[in-house]
Amino acid sequence: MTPRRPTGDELVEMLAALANPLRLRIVAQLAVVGRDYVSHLAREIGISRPLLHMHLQRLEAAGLIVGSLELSEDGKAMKFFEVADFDLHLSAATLAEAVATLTPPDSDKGPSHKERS
Amino acid sequence: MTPRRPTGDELVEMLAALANPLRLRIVAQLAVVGRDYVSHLAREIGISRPLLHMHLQRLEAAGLIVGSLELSEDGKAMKFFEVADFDLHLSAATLAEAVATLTPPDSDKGPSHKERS
DNA sequence: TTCACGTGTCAGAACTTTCTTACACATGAA
DNA sequence: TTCATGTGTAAGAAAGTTCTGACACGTGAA
Repeated sequence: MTPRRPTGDELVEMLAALANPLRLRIVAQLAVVGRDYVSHLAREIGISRPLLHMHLQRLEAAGLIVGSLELSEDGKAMKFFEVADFDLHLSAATLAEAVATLTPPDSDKGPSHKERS
Repeated sequence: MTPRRPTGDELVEMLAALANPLRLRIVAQLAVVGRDYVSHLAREIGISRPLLHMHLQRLEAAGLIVGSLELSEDGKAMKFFEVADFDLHLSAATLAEAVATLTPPDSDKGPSHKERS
């Protein structure tokens, strides 16, 4: 089944995660090959491992990919990633809906909790 | 009719334009009220006019809204904006397709290299 | 021990985005 | 003229993103 519709904030995070050519490539690559581990994927795409690590984190935080740390036969820890099941529909109407669940614009002038000491 | 499917680069630009709560609000507001001019929209949303101007530019460049400069009855130049007709479908499969039309990663050196698994 | 492979993280440079404040120009009405 | 309305742009601060080049840790094999 398809996952539930994201909140406005979640949608922004997903869009931000996808709004980058490198991350789009990463998702596409995982979509094609099914799953892969970090070092190999970095070689495949042609970027440094720390850089890929950063992008994978962003994609995973947005819920677009999922990772799992596994042990290979020769005892190495390997982190595999695959694409999550997502399906976003973006039109003026759906965006208007999502905006309704967006965190209100920063108004820390108002009386809220204990902000500072 | 629905507009043609964007290239990878265009898609990235559209996603980047939407990946911002303020711009999402702008699109939503225009979707609801139909059309509006810059100064009024700024008051409506509660941000400065120069700031709105910048966001509108970004949205228009991405093809998500369209603007037209008109003359009011009392002779003032007024720039009206409305949402464009867009309808994006984002899933692992459609993203993989879009990536195929993405500008190749910056390779001002050696030519492409056969990748191996 | 050393090497080849895997994992992760940190610091800083370079760049981009976001936002404010200030300026310039136009019009019609008082 | 001055005020209130509309348009646009530019400079610079602040914050965020992207990327490289170390570093630290693990394993199994030579």
